[in-house]
Amino acid sequence: MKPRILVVDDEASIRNMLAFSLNRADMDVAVAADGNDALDKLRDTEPPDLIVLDWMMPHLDGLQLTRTLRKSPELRDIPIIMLTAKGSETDRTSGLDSGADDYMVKPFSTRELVSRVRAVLRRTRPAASPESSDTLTVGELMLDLQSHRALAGDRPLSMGPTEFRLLKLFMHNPGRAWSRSQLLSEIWGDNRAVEERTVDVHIRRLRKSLQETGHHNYVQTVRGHGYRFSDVI
Amino acid sequence: MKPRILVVDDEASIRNMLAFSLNRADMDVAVAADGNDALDKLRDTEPPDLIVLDWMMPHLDGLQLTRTLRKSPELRDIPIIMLTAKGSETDRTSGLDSGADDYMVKPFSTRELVSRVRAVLRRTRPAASPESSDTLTVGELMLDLQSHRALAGDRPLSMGPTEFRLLKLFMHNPGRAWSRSQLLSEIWGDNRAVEERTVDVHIRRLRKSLQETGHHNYVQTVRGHGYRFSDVI
DNA sequence: ACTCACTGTAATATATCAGTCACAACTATG
DNA sequence: CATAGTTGTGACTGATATATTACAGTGAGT
Repeated sequence: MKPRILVVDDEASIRNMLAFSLNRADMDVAVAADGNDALDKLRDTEPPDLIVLDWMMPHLDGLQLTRTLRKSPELRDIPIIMLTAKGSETDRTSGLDSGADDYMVKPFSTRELVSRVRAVLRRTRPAASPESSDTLTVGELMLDLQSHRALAGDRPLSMGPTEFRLLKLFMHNPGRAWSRSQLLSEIWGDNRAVEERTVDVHIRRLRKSLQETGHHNYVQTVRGHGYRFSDVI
Repeated sequence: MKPRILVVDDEASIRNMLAFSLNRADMDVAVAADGNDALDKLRDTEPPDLIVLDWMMPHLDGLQLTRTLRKSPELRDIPIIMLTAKGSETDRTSGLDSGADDYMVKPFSTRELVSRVRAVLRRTRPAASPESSDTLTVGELMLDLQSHRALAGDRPLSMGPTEFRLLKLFMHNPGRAWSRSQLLSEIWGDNRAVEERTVDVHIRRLRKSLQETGHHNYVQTVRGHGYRFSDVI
């Protein structure tokens, strides 16, 4: 099922650009020229999976619209990506305060936007990436998302943030092999200039953490490709 | 398969730098000095997976070329990364308007470029490598493409990358006989200078791996021709 | 300002692999 | 059963891929 996106911006050129890019990324796009227009569309049609919203607009701006939406029971859960002209700290905080899920500073690349839209959808569409349960288990290892902890049996493991994210990704997809570039994309995000070899180092650090309880062999090298996490040795 | 990149820039030094960096990142690079040159190359050869395009060029600039490409049915889906000298708002918007997938402001680090190229390819190329089914089964052997593993029953087999590719090809076409030169072309690719007898050695290595579980007789010699993979002994 | 944990990179060490060869073993045929 | 043409096998070496370590920069917390 294609994700449905509502783009709200008063500048026609930006609207078109966004619609074009999102369409090419296999999404259904509807557009609105300002906040009131958007509210009309939201009332009349099936609610979208995500809203891309300009901060500065006539009549009803992005911030006001966000607040209105958050009051509506049916619409409050729709994730919002806010577009701000400048990246001033004030804008950023109040934008996120008001309940936007992410924000982007103009000008931005369409690639970046598509990438963020995807990321937010991944987070919010449970089918795509099931963060529904609070714990993940693979073999003797358990990840408690709630307490943000990795446990081997009942013994907590200590590791850095990146290693935790890596382990989380691994445990979400047990047994699957990842290329370094896939890991970079998933953990570090696109358009980050990071060496592929850096992955090796963090793999090493993760292994070191797991070694405390002898589970380092869950992290397996797939020579010529990348890495795999599996309790099948 | 290596991604194929076309670099279009009128400055030879930039062209060389980009070609060098992309080459190092394991990509096949072609270059063109301006838009017309690029169009010629695109007409004459297999279309590339991505184009890195300078904004400012004599004869036919990046923007014009992008628009031309977007009108051609065969070329419109090739992603484009635009290089702009300055990051002025105008340039940025119209560049993306015309349908570029991403853009970079000069000067930029080659590392950043490689990273963005990778990111764009990741988004646009997955269709190109259709690992349609997740597992292949022949007799008692199973190949799990997702985890990049060969299993005999539930026992994982260990083998090198080349042997894995060989086994994958075999299991995609069970029972079919291959000549050495066909195998060379499928596994090693054409334009590689490798002895035919090298195939024998890798067949030997594959057999050795399969011998652990007694499945070495799946790999059969077709005398005077080559080899066959079959569970019918 | 000072720790301290964390990150990314680069340099170095180590492990694994690829390709070639020489020779042994095999097979089909007269 | 001798022979010529194949194929199998093990060993070797340079090439690649990965592991490991050290280091410098960053930033949060004190």
